[in-house]
Amino acid sequence: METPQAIRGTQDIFGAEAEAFARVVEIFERVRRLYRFRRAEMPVFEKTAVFSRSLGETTDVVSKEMYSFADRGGESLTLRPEFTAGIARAYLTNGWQQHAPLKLATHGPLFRYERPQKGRYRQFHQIDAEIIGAAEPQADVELLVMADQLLQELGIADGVTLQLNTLGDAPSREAWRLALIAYFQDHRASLSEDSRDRLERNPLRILDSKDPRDRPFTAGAPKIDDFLSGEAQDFFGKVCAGLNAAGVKWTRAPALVRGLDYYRHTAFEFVTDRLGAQGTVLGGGRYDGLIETLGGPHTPAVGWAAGIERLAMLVGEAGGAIEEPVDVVVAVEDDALLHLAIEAASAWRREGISVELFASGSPRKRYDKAAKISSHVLIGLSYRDGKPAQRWKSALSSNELNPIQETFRGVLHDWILR
RNA sequence: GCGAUCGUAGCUCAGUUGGUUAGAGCGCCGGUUUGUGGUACCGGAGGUCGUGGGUUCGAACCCCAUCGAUCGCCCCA
Repeated sequence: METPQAIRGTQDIFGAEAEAFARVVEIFERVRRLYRFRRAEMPVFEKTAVFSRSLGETTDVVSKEMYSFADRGGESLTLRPEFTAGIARAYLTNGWQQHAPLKLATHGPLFRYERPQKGRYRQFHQIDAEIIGAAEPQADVELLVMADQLLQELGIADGVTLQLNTLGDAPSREAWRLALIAYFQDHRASLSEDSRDRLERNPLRILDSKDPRDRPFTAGAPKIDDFLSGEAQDFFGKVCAGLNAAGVKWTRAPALVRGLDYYRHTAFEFVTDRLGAQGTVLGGGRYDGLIETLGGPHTPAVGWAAGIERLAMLVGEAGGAIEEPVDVVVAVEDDALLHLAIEAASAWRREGISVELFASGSPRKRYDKAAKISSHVLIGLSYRDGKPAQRWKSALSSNELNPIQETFRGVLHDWILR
């Protein structure tokens, strides 16, 4: 019988990696409460239109990366490739407007049909924070400060920098876009194939092209700053000032644009050079127009998402995923003692002490396994040759017990004398 | 969608001018030794060399295809 393989781009994680993953989620949950973001859960699939309308038909995500399928009723559904669109839909469908401005946090799996590589999977996981119904720059600032604190608390802030940009309001962004198209059109013949293609689909992205053939032209390209309305400038200024007030370090990244069509005004990424090609660890921005594209009223909103796998990799590197030490290990050397061992282990666990119990394999192996996972405390009961272990008897009488053993001196004593 | 590298025991890998029963370390199982114990020694199980074709007297090794992994392009978290 042949064992089926796991789906490409999915992962089974275990041990230190799984611990790092859990740690990211735990710390996110704690930080999110500090900023009073409310927990939300959305379905992992939606009608396809939820994503295709909000993300932009020409984006890569919509045009070639979605897991879409027809259900048994013939409806086109899609496994969520990101959180924001589904949250916006939930906001409208459930009348969450009554809570506006609404601060929401969630986390879970997302799906994108992409070529897997370091830090990129077909099923991946994100933590996500959004503020819906807040037009003021303060909302952007709060979200960014929270992101910064999260990275600090994960112990990975060193080597991760905040890149900040503004795309302006809708008219600013559109004027800039047209100017970029006109500019790059003049140099079309000299551009890379990828960038010629981007000229049609997403001209803003030519700015951060890695192809050396594009570099000579990006420097002289029109700058967003020249197209910003007074309002847009003012907005961005307040975001920057707020970050400075909070003591969050950032750098201006005029070429930073985001791949999804819905972004306006603030756009940002926390990037690192420690994850190979997938340097963005957390990214987001303002999406004032999104909710309208889903048929809702004009609703300003900001948000970000971060890849849990990417964060976990950095946490692992920083040595932050060490498994909890075991307080007590019981190596039962005789089946006759098993019930005593179970009784004691249960009692200790109820008191919040972590206990591992080894009761299989040869006495020798049980002991070796126990010794491996705890260098502090070890309780072995030896009935070798029908006699209780002399070792423990002498330990009890010679005051060589460590503090935890000392706590259970009575129990130990009973065990050994029985 | 494109490119590069790779795929031998549970894990990490060795194994070419293609040649008889494919190896090591770790892990696992059994045993001996060791009386504060993660030691040392002895023994054992475990592989249709990713899969399918092809070349050859003969393929883990050469060729093609396919699946998968890794890294990069693209894209993004």
